[in-house]
Amino acid sequence: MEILIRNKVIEAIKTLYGQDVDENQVQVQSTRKEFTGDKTVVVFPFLRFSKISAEQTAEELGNYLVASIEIISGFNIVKGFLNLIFHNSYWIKQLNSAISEEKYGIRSANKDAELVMIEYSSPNTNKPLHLGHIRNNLLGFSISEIMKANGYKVVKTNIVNDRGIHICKSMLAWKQVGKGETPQSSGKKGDHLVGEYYVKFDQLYKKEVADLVTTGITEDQAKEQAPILNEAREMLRLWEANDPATRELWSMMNSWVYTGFDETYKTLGVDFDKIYYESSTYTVGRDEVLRGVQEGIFEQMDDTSVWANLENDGLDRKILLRSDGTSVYMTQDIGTAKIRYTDYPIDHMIYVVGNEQIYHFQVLSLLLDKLGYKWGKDLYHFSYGMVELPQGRMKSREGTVVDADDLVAGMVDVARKVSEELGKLDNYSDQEKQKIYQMVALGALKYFILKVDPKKTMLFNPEESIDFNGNTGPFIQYTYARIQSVLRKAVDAGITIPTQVPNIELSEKESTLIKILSGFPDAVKEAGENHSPALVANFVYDLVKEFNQFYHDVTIMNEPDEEIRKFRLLLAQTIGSTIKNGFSLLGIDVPERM
RNA sequence: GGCCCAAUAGCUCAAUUGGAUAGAGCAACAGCCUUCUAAGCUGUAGGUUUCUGGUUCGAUCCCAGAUUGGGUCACCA
Repeated sequence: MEILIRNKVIEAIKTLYGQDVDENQVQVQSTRKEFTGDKTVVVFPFLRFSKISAEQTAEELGNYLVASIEIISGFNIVKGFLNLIFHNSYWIKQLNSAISEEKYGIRSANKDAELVMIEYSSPNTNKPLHLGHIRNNLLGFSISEIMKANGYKVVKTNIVNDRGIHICKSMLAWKQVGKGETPQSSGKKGDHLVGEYYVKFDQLYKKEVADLVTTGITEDQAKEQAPILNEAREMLRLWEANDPATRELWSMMNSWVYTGFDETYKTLGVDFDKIYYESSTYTVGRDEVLRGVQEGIFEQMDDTSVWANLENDGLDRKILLRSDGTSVYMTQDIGTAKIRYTDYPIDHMIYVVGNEQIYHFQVLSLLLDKLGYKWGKDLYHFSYGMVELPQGRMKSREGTVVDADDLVAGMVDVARKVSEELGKLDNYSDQEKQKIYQMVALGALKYFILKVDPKKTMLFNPEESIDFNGNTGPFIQYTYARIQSVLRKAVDAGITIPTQVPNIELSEKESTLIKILSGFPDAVKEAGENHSPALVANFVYDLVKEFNQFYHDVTIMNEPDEEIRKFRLLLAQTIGSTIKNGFSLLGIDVPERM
């Protein structure tokens, strides 16, 4: 429709003023809701052609468009804005076509669709997931759903950072002071248990450093010489050398962590199509780095450490292999990338990783390019902002980290309290209630995080629990539940809801609702292009806000005119399914009752 | 210090990518349940869009500089 108007405007300028306008100069946008009209043409850019006032130009343009486009019934002019008004029948037609689609606004992939691989989550196996990981997981999952809805094939992947010096630290602490504690013996969740030993290592290390400083050396020297750190380094060396005892300890502790992670992922409702483990990709990366040395792409120092010199590319020198031969983070990322591209015919690779790693991905992209991979430059780092607390960044050492499992449990608790106070679920079984509490709690958490522009730093205040009123997930879930309630009443009354509506007169609210509804496909498309779940969240909120006013002002079931009653039922049903589809792109479920 | 990013109502966030009178929610205040679910709806109040210049018909948006905050520059990940 916008394209039709745009073309007609170009035609009109040509006919009226004998000038050619560039397509980009013609701006057709939805009319803001304070003004009457459906689409608005901005006429300012045409003034240099018409050489008359903005109002007059708009007048002439408006007359031309009314005469040449059947759907346009009239227009009004405010300053340089030409507001076009459509016939009712146009909006009825929009609604009918929305209904006729199986999943309105959602495309599905065909055989030739491009394949997008999306990496997200990527946890370290030395500590449990926290709030930062939650943003990552929710964004990664939602972007995957949005890309699918835009017709791409999607492979969701996870690279588990299961090896490295940090993993050895929790292993070493457990070995020294753990006394054989296991998840079974302690009743602790596996990832939490291992996390405690990671913290323990830091305490032991700090104590050793403090003791060494009293012997008269500097703090920097002490940090370098602390025995426990050297033991951790030695453990990493042994691990890379396949020492059986080290490997056995590693397998055991990692398995505890995986059991814990699986539980958290399941609660969050996220999943993966393919999981890679750093422990099995880093050797491929190491081989690539060594090939790079042979081909003169990287340089090896006298102490055998390997470096990439990126100074000619405006970056610094980067280490790729330590002098003891062990690998770093970058090494394995090179290997993982190579393996992925041989495993899948990837057209687009998206890394969902925080913006603190922008530099890392610049370097990775460049290194892969230097190693001769043509896709190296095409890696897309989807860099999202941090989650901050009122005191600033989360710091594990200061104990300010918001644990993922605790947060969700707390939310479920709040959901239960709110629900019990309202007492709407008193007739339901405990099991049904629990399911709804869970759904509402996660709806609140997910919406809270996903409605914010992913690129921006966001703030989370643990003191104030996440709201359930206003612009929130539960508000939208509630509206969905209300719609389902009306639809159930219709079924009880023996009304069959039609699948198409005839050409009836629409109230202003009704045409506004259809207008918003008809923007859903565009919202999905834009969310895909911008990798932004927030655009979907904002769309659903606008729709729901408008619907609640309609619901409040107008009766559906008590409407005397049967045709209008059925129309409203169909409208409500379509809005309900769009809420559901929209929320599914955010990974949020909607309840039939709440 | 070099490079990168951000700054919008008391607080948390929007603003159709340069358009109209900058919008929501929370918090505050005043209303609305005998009516399809009040987790709702209506109203009041709240702004020099950090500051100074520039670009143009028009700037929260683009450019330059400043201020403030954050990130990053490891033989950490």
